[in-house]
Amino acid sequence: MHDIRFIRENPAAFDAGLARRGLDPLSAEIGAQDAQWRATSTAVQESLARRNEASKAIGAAMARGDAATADALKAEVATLKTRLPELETEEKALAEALQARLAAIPNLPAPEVPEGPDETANVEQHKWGTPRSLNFAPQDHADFGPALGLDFEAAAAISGARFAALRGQMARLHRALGQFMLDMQTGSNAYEETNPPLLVRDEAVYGTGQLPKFAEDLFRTTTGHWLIPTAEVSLTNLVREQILAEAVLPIRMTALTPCFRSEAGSAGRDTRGFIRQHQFEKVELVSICTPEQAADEHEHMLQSAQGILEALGLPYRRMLLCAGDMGFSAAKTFDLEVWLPSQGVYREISSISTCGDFQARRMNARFRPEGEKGTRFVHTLNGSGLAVGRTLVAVLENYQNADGSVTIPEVLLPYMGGMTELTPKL
RNA sequence: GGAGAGGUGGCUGAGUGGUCGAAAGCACCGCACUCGAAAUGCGGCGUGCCCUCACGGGUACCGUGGGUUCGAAUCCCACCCUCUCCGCCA
Repeated sequence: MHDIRFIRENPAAFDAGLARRGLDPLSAEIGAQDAQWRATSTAVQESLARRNEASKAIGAAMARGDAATADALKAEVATLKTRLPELETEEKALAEALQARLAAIPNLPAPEVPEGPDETANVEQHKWGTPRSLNFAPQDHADFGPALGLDFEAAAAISGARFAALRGQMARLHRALGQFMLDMQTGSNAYEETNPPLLVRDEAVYGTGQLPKFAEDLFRTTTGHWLIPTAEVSLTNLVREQILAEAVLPIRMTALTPCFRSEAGSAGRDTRGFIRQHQFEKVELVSICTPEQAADEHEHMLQSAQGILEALGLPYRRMLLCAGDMGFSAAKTFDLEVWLPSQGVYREISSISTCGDFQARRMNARFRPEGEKGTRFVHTLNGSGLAVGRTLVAVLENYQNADGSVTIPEVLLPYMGGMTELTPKL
């Protein structure tokens, strides 16, 4: 959510930021809406002031038994009240329209975010690891996975497309990955383990920015709850409507949760394999901090996510997203992309964003700066550390052997109950 | 699901139609006292929005949304949440 005062005072800068996202200028239109609302609001307040004044006088008149004055004043208020309801209705409608307008505008890119319309303009910043050289043609996990327990057919019969059942050794490896990641993030990376709600209300999804614009990407229950598309929603909203002491910041949280996405608009993309599912697990990282801490927290989060890939020995690269490729709430985003040998490309496995006070404003999450009066909005950051499903794909493909087996990465061995590889079954 | 109790400022907690943005206490800030501190005394101390260059003024907010009234923290309706007991349940 944008601060209307910022738009009022810096219309040119606001429009320039929108332009970097490829959006048309809005400040003139919003400014007009704002001016109209303020004028109406002022009119309402003036009417109320007069009413309140008269009501006090009525009270005083009645106290001294002056019924005539009281009745005269009542008549005056009565006429006032014929106009007030419509003014109030108008003011409310204008305020709501303005809020709705603001709620649908994405965050502005940070100054250092590169220009560009889409992913082709993202900037590679860092590359780690070299893809294993195989003496055979790398296979697609969708092809050799089923023999290892990745069951798409049975899941399709139960739930339809974009679902999978993991069975036996495959389920074990998947669990091992999630546990390993959670252990890393709650260990030296110092994120607090959290087990949040998976079903949330409108306000929570609005707070992180998926609503009102992206309802079609979410699943909704008959009770009106939303299934979280990412634990970012639950974790970030844990501080909603709170005023935190500065001393408790930064608050670092992590959670291993299922995520649910309708994938509306993704028809035809990644239809094979485990890359794009309606349901997947992810270890999410969230940091709630002061504006001054945000840059360091962003870096720490990056290191925390990269550390998983490095520990697993998965080659990856880090991309700084250009202005046109960022998500709705982000001010600056890094994507981590993991090497997938079957496709010969790097694929997104983590997205790590700083949102400034954009989400905090929507959630009304503030802190009390020490030695300062008043409150300020916190800054929020979120990132995947990592997407477990896609990490499973990356492990399968990068550790595949010519005979269709998959070697278990060393760091996962303590989680595998003695298993050292996945063995194909016919 | 049934029955009951309750949601007031950073916290505790008064307040059942007007002068209540709201007593009191705690916490916090300033001043006094003190060599210094504690204790004590005095004063201050909510948030959003609007108007104003400013000083300042107005308005809204006592869980949320409606309603009654000249006037609502206080009365009425709906909803949300918390707690207690019963039932059910992993």
